[in-house]
Amino acid sequence: MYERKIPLNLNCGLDLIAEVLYGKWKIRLLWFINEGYKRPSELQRKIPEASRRVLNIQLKELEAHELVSKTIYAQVPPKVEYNLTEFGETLLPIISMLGKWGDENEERLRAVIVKQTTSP
Amino acid sequence: MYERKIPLNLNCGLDLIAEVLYGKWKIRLLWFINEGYKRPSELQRKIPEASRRVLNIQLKELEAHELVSKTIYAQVPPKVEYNLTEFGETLLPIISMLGKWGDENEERLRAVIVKQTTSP
DNA sequence: TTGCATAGGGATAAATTTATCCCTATTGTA
DNA sequence: TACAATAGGGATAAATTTATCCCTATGCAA
Repeated sequence: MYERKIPLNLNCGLDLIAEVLYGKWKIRLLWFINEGYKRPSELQRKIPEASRRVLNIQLKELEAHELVSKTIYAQVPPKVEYNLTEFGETLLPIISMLGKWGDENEERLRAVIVKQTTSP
Repeated sequence: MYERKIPLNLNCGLDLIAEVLYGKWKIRLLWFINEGYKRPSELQRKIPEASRRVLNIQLKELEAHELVSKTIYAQVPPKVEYNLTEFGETLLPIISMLGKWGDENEERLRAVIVKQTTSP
């Protein structure tokens, strides 16, 4: 794993939650797992823009942070399932709120984001 | 400014909010501005781990995304003030919720984060 | 027998974000 | 006169995160 050179600072609640939720796909992974897409291959199909590799890595981090649990079924072809832990479930209202804010302000957000990206 | 090579994908609300809130210091900037630390130098003092440079850059992005407004006073030495826009204020409940979750789970989060960082 | 589905990881390159360092300008103070 | 405070930005290096490519293994279906 990558060895950090600049120490993390974990001063407040915002630092702490950032540490477990930062990661391009983590929030989406939590959300889809909650919606019932529990197997890596299902998640990969739900998030085709992400490579299988990153999803694996981020799932592993979510697991290390105890937000999801992993079950490996001893069968062939292999079967693995992720589930939210109780701890992970406590994030659902937050994720839902984030998504809702984004959806409610979709038009405006698209406008300002595009303007910034394509400004002269 | 940096010219993006991989196109953004802005499919859902989660993508949209991520686009404006990602950035190591953005959430904190919004929070402190709301608490009354409106001048760049004040913000810098509140967030000493960040360099002045990054704060400027992230403030600029927040402004471009219409979450904060900037007022320049024509005086010397220069005085600048940032304020949340009405739009920016709608993020406060979300930020508050994020911080609260982090605070409430502080102990557990520190444990899992440290474990992951220092694992054998 | 070739190919697909399953799941996972190593090695390395590329993209993106932050960090550092330096320079501009003005007024007041030691 | 030298330095601090104010605000801001260019250039470049470093850190960090993602993307790509390749390899392992097994059993089933065409």
